[in-house]
Order: sequence, then C-alpha cells, then structure tokens
Amino acid sequence: MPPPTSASKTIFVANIPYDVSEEQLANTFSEAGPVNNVEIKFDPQTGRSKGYAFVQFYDEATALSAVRNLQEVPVNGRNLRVELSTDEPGPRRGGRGSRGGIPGHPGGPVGNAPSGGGGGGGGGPQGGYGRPAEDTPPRGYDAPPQVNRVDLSALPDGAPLPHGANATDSISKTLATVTPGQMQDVMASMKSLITTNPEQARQLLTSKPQLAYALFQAMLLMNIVDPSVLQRIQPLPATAPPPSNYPPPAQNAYPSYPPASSAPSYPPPGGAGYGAPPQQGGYNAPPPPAGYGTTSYGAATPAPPQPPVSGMAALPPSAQQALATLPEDQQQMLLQVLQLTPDQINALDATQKASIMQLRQQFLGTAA
DNA sequence: GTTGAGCGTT
Repeated sequence: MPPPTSASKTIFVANIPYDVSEEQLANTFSEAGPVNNVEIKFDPQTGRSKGYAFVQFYDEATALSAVRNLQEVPVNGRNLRVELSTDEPGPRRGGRGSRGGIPGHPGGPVGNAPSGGGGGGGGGPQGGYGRPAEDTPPRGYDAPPQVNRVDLSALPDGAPLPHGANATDSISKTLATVTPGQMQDVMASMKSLITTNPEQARQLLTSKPQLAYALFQAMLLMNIVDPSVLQRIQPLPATAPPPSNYPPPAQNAYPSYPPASSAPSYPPPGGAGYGAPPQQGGYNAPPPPAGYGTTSYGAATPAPPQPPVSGMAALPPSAQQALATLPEDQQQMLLQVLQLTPDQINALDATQKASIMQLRQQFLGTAA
C-alpha cells in the first residue's frame, strides 16, 4: 500500500444546472479517470439541487487532471466550474492526520437522498450515484470483491415440520432452545453480513423467510426492536392466523409478518403513515419483561431472583410442557404475557395486542 | 446559485 496522501482526491464542481444528475456528472468526469463518488448537494428543505457537487476520484492526480481538462465543459447548457476541493466534510473519510479532530466513526455510506422534491425537467437529479467510498478503483472481473462472501448454498432450505405443527410455532420453539449467548452471536453475524454485504444478506433473508422471521422474533425477545416496528413493516391482521403447515421456503408458506407480497415492499404509503407514532410510552402498558433487556442480555448477570412462579399451575398441561423447555427468564416473561387479563390486553395498542395474541395462540391454543 | 450533515459512540 502506498502511503495515504491526504491531498484532495475530491473536486468541487459548481454552476451545475438543477436538472443534472449525479450519474451525468460521473459520466462527464470519468473522462478524467475512474470516479469514486459523486455528491450533488441538495437543499433539504426544497429538495432542489444547490447547483454544486463534489466529485471524488481514486487519486489526486486524476482530480488534478479533471480540474485542468474539464474546466468549463458545458453540461445541459451551463459551463461547469471545477476546482480542487478545499474543505472536507468533517469526520467523514480518510483525512489522515488532517483537520477534523474526531477519528472516523463507523459511518455508513454517504446517504444523500433528498426525497423527490422539485420536478426539474426530465429525470430529476435524485437517485444517488453514490456508493460507499472505497480506496481502489474498480478492476476487471478477475479482481475479487472486497466483501465477505458467504456460501449460502451450504444452508438447508428448511426442515420438515412434525405433523400438526405450524411454521411459526416451530420457529418460536426452536428459538426458545437457543441460549442468549448464541442468539447474540447470530445477531452479530447477521449484522456483520448486512453491513459488509447487504445484497447477500437480502438474498439470504428473502430465500429463507423462516430465518427472517426467527431473527425478528429474536429481536423482539431481546428488546432490540419495539413491537410497533411491525406496524411499519406491514400491518398485521387483527387476528394473526398462524399460517401454513409447511416450512416456508416456498412463497405461499410465508409466516405472517414477513410481507407475503411479491412486489418489493417499501415504507408504507405516506399520508397517514406519520399519523401513527410509535406508542413507546405505553402509559398503561405493563413494563417490558425483565431479563431480556439489551443491557443485561447475555451478560454475567442472571435474571434477578424472582418469586417462584405461582401461576404455572393455572396453565393447561400442554402449555406447561412447552414452558418447561424454556430457560427460566423466558418462562417468567411468557408467564407474564400469558397471564395478562383481558382488560390489560385491551389497554395495549393494536400491534402489541397482536403480538401477545400470537404468543397466547401458540402456547395456550387460544387467543383470548 | 458557489465548499459538504446529524435517527448517534465499539
């Protein structure tokens, strides 16, 4: 590796017409050499281009060359003004020993996606040419990608279910046999895969919906996500019916909350979307079950000694059996949930209600 | 019209 030069690989481009896209700029400037990243700056209020941009190359020489050669090139009728960039955007990227005091945070890709504001004529500038800044230009096909590749083909599609069992049920039970430590490991691996290789992570999750389901449920258990998140993924039918008798690799065997729609689903249609703020406060909601908070999760602190479970006997034998296979802290939690009175349940918001109903359905065989 | 943000710290 050559010593990192802290000189600017980035040029400042001004006088850009409002309707020019980052792709167009990248295309223009690739005449000087491979372009690493282009960021047109937008006014977050209006969504309109501010008329200037930063174009990053892979090396300083190319940047200089661009400044020399692409000065005043006309783009959509205006002449660009091109200079080496002076100021850098804070603790963003590789300024080794240069200004910004703070060492780089693990910040993700530079997201610039001002939502589709002004309809500048013909193909708005939005869309993001940007990709995570890398240090080396793209090579030919023989260059191995610098991401974690995982062999997905090694994974089984799924195991057959016992007769009479349904998928969600089995997933929950399987999950219950996983120790908190294991669960944390899996979460960490998944997070790593997602950050280093999002595309493959997506493939994995869509091809193994049972995994997606299990991970989500695990996140609920670990209090990593709030149940209200479900609302934002897909509204859950009021009486979540545990679907399907088969493991889910096939499309129609999806468990209930991974969206079963065939179209890629994105955030729910706007409009009323913001009208339903997550009811985190839950004034009359019971406190979250202890033992699975992120702070204590998997740590050396075992669940604080709690009074012996008294309500166990109130459950049907089948439920007792199922509970008996669980670690103690989970038993406590489930018991709390299963023993909520109808009044208490009614006090919850719709999503929480739905989750609890589902748990009850699984363990008690009845939602009410 | 001309130099870059901000849901957050292993």
